Amino acid sequence: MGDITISSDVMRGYIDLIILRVLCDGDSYGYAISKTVTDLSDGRYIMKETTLYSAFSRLEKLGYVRSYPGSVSGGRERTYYALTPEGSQHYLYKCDEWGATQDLISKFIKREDD
Amino acid sequence: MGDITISSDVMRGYIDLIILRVLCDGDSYGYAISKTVTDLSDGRYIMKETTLYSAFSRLEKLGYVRSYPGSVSGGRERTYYALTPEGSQHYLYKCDEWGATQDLISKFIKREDD
DNA sequence: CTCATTACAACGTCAGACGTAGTAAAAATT
DNA sequence: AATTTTTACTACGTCTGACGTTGTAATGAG
Repeated sequence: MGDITISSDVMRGYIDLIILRVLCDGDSYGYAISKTVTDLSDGRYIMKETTLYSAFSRLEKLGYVRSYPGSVSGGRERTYYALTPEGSQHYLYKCDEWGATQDLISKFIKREDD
Repeated sequence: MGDITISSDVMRGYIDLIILRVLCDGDSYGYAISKTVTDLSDGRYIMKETTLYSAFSRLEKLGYVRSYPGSVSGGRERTYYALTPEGSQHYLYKCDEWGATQDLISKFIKREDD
């Protein structure tokens, strides 16, 4: 709907937050998450698959997600990802950080030369 | 005041926005801007000088700012930066993008598994 | 039988943030 | 008078992470 596309440099800071948020609702896998993100953003942001999968491996190294192979009846094997307790913690932290970012940027934009 | 520090990956998307915003209030130079940013963020974000100066050169290449040498009576020579009309335009665009980002991230965080 | 869709993996490139160090002049401190 | 701190940058290198391109493998649709 919106004609404003959000730049990668802006979204860069929120990739992890978005992935962790989706996993809060239950285990998922790459392809599904990329569809979810595209849908929820009304196409204003398309998370590239390479971006997504590299984020998964980064998050797994950090212990925030855990992967396991999922054999679906009919369909190719998928790698599912689950949120760990540390991942939940990190998600909450990221939400707080998002709040702080909103405060900070709003402060910069709104101030009418103090 | 806030104990939450905002990560570089988050701020990465807003460096240009912040610089352009400061220049809206009048010409300025690197050192002054870095102080302004630290002050206004209550120390939650410290823009590194290398980050700032490389942003300046990027913004100048894009035609969003214009630099000129400023000889101050007493004190070392400074390079001042001024906003161009294109820079003003770009600033407004970045504000819209910021609005779109707020909408999108809020949507992700708040949804209670519709 | 071919093509699209699903579901990835393995490269490589490139921008940009940051660490470190160095330079230079003025102001402040000793 | 000599040293340190603050101001005001510049240069160089590293590293993370987003993205482009390509390839692969399986299923389903036409």
